[in-house]
Amino acid sequence: MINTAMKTRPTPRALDTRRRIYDRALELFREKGFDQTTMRDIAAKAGVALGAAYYYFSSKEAIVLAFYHDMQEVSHESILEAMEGHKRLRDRIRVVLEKRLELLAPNRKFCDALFRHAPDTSDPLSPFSAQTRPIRERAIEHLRVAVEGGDIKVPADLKQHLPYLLWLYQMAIILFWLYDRSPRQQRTLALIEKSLGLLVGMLRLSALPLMKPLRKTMLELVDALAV
Amino acid sequence: MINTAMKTRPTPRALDTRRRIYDRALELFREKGFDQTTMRDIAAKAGVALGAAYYYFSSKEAIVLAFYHDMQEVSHESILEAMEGHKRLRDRIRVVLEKRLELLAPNRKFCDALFRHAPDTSDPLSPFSAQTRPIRERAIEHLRVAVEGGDIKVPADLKQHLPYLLWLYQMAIILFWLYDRSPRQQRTLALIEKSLGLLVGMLRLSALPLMKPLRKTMLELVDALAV
DNA sequence: ATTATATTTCGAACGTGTTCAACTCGGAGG
DNA sequence: CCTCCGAGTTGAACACGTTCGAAATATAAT
Repeated sequence: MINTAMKTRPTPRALDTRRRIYDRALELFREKGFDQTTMRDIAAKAGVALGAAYYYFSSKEAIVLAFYHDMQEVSHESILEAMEGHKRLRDRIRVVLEKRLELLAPNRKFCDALFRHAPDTSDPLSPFSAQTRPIRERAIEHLRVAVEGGDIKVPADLKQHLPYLLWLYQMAIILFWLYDRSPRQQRTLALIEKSLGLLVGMLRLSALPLMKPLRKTMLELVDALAV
Repeated sequence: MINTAMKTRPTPRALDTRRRIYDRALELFREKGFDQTTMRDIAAKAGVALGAAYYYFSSKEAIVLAFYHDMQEVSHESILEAMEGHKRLRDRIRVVLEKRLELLAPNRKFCDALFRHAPDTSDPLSPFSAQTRPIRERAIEHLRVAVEGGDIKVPADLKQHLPYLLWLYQMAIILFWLYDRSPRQQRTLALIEKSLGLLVGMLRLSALPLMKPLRKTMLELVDALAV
């Protein structure tokens, strides 16, 4: 159970109340978007007092974070599944991205709330924070699998960091997609195609002896960022 | 005059009021940060009613945007100046970045407000929006100058887009710097060194015939992003 | 069964960004 | 000097996220 003010083992009734709040909240977010939905709306539709919502979720954004968590939980299998049968790294990554977007699509209206405090890694609600680490690890794991089963030989030093880098790449794609106003988000699909081409091209090159020093600089850079 | 509700030519008294609100606001932002400063604080310290602040600035963030504008105005000369005497591209870019951070430093506490709505390019307050374009162009111009006067031969096709790409790079550095909690923001300085190494290394390689297809893919990618 | 404790629910109240209808007042036109 | 228009100014009011102490209800202890 993520993200509640509940300190002890909750009663079944409590779980039911929490669920009602959560479900109605997501419905409203989907309908009207995050900003246009008020906590009073949510409480009213769930048939509880305003305070009850805050008993289960420490903030409005915490509801979205709970969704982020559930989403990762639910999507795990289907993403691994979607990768099966694909041998080329390019296809494997594409499938992960497209599956993720497909799963996110019904909730596109409010997912932008997730990125609201993103740059502040000390904010518990940031997708980059220590608190969201378990959720993040799962997503990174998908990309690790994608790389492992792929057809491209990646130098060992780079391979270690590659899943994390690909996760960052995925986050960037999602961010672009969230604000992509083109019909059926075609621009995002185009972006994925182009960027995958670039990515795979660079990976191939990275194995060249000529690239050793650059690769070294880049990995140092990643270390400097991570700490 | 950016960002005011004033429709007609303002009177000197109005300009004075506006200036008072602006100056006191920045003082408070510097002291306490953006979030911790209320519009009521600002109005009180400026000796005006709450409504007056909104007569001159359409929102709290609009005050920060006005600062962003002024900053660009003021820094133009000193950044070009700082570049003089530097011949190596790496040094020229470093100087631009470091000068920008130096100028921003006193206001580090509240500049993060600028990035609040950044991903939404339709938001007038986003640094990527159409409304902030003139401000942006100035910053890009600095980087154009940096490239022009540099020692590295960049392929023509890439050269065209390079200033914009470097501006994106600069924005990323600033973002990192804003949230860098290391003493004296050493991590940012380290990041700049490493990333500049990578950047210049990649630029050198980009001239190789081998790189033609990758460069093409990348430029198509940039086009896809820019609409 | 009764009391005591813990969990859940409630809604008034607070702080804040923002809006707006009404008011003030300097100066242009008479 | 008076009148009047509109730029400039005012502060009450609104909406919303959030807090908190008290009330209600469930659970455990005696």
